[in-house]
Amino acid sequence: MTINVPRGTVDLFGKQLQLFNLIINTARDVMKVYCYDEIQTPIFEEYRLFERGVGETTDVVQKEMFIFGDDENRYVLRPELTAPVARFIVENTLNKQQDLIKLWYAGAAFRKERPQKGRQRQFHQIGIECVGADSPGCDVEVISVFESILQKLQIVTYKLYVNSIGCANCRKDYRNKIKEYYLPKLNKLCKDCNNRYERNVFRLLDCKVQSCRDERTDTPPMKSFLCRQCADFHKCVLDLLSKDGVKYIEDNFLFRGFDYYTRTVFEWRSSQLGAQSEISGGGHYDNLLADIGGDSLPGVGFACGVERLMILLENNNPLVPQKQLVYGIYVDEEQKDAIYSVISSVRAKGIPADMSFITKSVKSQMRQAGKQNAKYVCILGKDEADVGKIKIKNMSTGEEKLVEQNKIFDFLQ
RNA sequence: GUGGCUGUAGCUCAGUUUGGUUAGAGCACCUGGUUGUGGCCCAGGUUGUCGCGGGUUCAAAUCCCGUCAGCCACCCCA
Repeated sequence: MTINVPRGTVDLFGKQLQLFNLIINTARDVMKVYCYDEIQTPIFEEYRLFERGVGETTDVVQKEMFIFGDDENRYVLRPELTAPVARFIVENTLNKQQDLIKLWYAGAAFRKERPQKGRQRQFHQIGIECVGADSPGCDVEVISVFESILQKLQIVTYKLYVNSIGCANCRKDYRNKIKEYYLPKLNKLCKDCNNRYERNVFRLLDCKVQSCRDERTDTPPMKSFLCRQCADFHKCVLDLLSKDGVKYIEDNFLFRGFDYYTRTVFEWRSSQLGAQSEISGGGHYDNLLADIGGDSLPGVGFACGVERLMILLENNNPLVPQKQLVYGIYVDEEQKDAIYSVISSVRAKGIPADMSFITKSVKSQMRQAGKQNAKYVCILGKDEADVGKIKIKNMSTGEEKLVEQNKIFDFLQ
């Protein structure tokens, strides 16, 4: 019987883990420059947080959450991190201590879905939330932060899509208009779109089925339904983006799956990811804080998928620096303890050192040293031990030196 | 939740169409070629419940049924 990793999860190890850490560390550097504070919230939360925050009709809340506990205490593994961060802000009334709250996070999220490329049941998000200012500048800053991360990671194969979905008021008018527009076309639309018509009309605007896209051609865009404030706000966001040199594509049919978004929404997509083309996404939210019981504060944020960034980066060959490793080799069993002492003293100096504890020929120990990409090997045999010396070999030049055992550090650099 | 594809050595896979001795290859690993010297080369060697369970058959990796797992895709999202 073998025990496997749970479905949709992976063990991170070796190169993959290096890549993972590279991404987190890069993000951390960028956050520092943009003056965001790191926050870590628990990996599980009360069920109600997501029911209220993300929305009880969303797919994520309806069918993708890992729920546990009992009727009195229902918990879920967090499916996203915006609602938990909002909860943190509300619970600690951070807005009473400062005007603008700028937080970033990196952590695992969980969704009970069928795994596929770029989609896991446990995945990791890096994200930020900027809460407290009703300014288009915040939306633009949030977008800039992720642009900056992409730049630092030298990722260029992506596109940024931006839209405004307005406030609750303008969206209500638009919803009616869309329903009216699609009503006579329902029999021409796919099964999913017929579903969407009832549950969330806007989603049928970005259906991938070609026949549905064909029916979309004359659809009035959201843009024409934005109220004065929302329209001004959106124009200001787009102007600032251009001034900031951020390249974006206006996508009037971009809508997102969480209920909390209002006004600005955005997504970064790459064609190199497989079907799950979204690298990162986010938007503005005016009602989330109030919805979960806090003061009415606007916010904006993004969340990116670390695993999706990893897919984009794993074709690049990261530079593997030559290892600063000293490998100890004993010729006979009698020198085993002595070479261990040598290794220990090297380690004590902070230099990586290793040896084989399995008695093998010098040849196989040399092979092991080569495999571990050692820079130097220290060879100790009877000949050397008798005169209190040790042989040091430089593995890249092949040069060998016989040196006093207490002077080896003069030769290891 | 739905659909398609794939499960054979540690890894990548061939062999399945058309059932037939002892299931192969490359890589990796180990040993040797050098009394105590890596990479390259050469010689040799180790490794398999052919995913699992059942059925058909003289005979099953191969055909049939079931089941599990993985991948990819739909929905939705990171």
